[in-house]
Amino acid sequence: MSERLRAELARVAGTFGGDVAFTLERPRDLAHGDLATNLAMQLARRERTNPRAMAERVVAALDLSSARLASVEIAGPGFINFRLAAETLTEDLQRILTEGARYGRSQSGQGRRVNVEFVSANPTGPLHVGHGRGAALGDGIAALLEWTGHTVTREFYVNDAGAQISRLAASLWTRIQQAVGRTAEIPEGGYHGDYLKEAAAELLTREGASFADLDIATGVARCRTAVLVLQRAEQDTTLADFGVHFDVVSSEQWTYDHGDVDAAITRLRIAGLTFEDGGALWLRTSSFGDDRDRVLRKSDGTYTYLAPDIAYHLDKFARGFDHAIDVWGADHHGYIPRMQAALTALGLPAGWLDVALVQLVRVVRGGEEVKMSKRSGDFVTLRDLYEETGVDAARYWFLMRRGDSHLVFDIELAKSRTDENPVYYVQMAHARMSGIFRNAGRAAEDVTGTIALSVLAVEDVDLLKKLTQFPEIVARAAIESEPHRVTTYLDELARMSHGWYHACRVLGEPPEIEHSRLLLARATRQVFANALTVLGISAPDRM
RNA sequence: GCGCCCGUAGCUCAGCUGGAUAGAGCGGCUGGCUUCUAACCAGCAGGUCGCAGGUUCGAGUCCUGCCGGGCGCACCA
Repeated sequence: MSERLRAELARVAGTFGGDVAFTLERPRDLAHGDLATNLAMQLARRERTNPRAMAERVVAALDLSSARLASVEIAGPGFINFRLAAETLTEDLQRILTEGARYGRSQSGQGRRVNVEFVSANPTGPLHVGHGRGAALGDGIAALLEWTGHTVTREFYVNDAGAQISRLAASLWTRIQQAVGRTAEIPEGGYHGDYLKEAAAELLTREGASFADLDIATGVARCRTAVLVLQRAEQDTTLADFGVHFDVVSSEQWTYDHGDVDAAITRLRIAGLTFEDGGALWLRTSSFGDDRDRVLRKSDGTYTYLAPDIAYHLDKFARGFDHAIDVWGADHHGYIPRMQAALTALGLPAGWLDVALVQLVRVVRGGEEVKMSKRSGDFVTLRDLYEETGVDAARYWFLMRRGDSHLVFDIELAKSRTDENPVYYVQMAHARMSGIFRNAGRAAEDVTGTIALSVLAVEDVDLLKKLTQFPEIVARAAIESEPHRVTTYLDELARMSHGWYHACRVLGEPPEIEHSRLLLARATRQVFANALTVLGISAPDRM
């Protein structure tokens, strides 16, 4: 419908002399009609004439015979407002019911393969709240891409090759020694968290007390392997319980072992993108948008993190993805230019890699800041959080705001006053729709037929119009990698639904009204279910 | 010093590629359950959209400069 109108507007714009950028969108205020265009104002701008007069000329030139419109009017500074004929709404409702759980999906992605890498937490300790936000966001972005016809791979990258893993292994070895009653100190820069005490106890139980008597080199090496397996398993379990699953887990160590790092360096050298200075090997990232060159290989012969990261992204590209999205903590924003510079230098398409930043979460407990330091072990884990608030509430909360805005998560509030949590407001709206059918003694799917808009109230029609926005919301959220657009929509829809529920009684009304409202309730319930499903949040039938 | 993000109601935040009278939740105040869940609804109060310029018919939105907050500017990852 809107496509046909847009085409006609473009045709008229052409007759007024060339293409001009104009919008055709739903006005915020329903009183302004169903669709509005600023075309006349854009034309007037170029022609330097009165916008309202231009609007008169545009309206006169429009051929609207094929567009099913109830009215066209000029308003405000020169907007042209269109009101759709009632049949289009009737058809919209049919479409929601027909498409059911698929309503909101589209094929605009045309099967393009997209890799979404997120969380990718170091295996040096439990996942914290910030990882939870990254998990919710990455999973939401991935789901939105699936809903818009992309083929998505969810990927987790493990930094299992760095010096911090060595320190972690040494720290665990210390805990092992302490566990058998010897005095030992956590090494400089080591990890002090209690989770290593638990790991030490577990390891001793499994391997026997003699494990502590191994020589240091062997002991630390075995601690390294053991702690990696342990941490990864715990992260996976924590994420799975949070409803997040990965298709692929990649390893930094693997890129070394597989020769990918050396191969990447060689490629860069052959391409003339590197130079040596001070015994180190540098990459000329400054020629590709970075503000300085970066070291690839230190003068001691070891690589910086950048080398395996480049190798890893090359591997992703080689695996055939049309597009890659990395979800990074905002504290890594400074690395975006150098990574993109490196990939551009190697000839990857511009824009192949997008980075979605997620601001770190400030955790507050009862108004008091909770320090999150892995070293001191004093921090709130993701599991702590969702076991207190529930998975649904935590996921919804993480997705309520834009990823790059600061987020304050007050655990005390979410814990002690869960009725104030917006997710319940939304889920309640869904439960109420389900309740109507429960009370009617029939399944929502069994209510079929055509809605009779003429017998309904303005609240009914406004609710239906809100429902028809859902596909656009999904499409937009997917394009922008912004799942919060869906939570915002859900909140708006919930408000309208609760208002409708009060204003418009369903059961016991005259048959035609009852039937039409049952259809509307069925469609509303469907849209709630779909929107919550995209975000990985449950849609309960009763609360 | 340089770069990125942010600055909107008392608090936490939305505001769709620049549009019409800037919104929601929480908190505050007034009302509302003999009727499909009051985990709800209706209403009221609360704004110099950080400040100052600029572009535009039109700026919370775009540009410039300041101010404030966060983060980053390693041969750490």
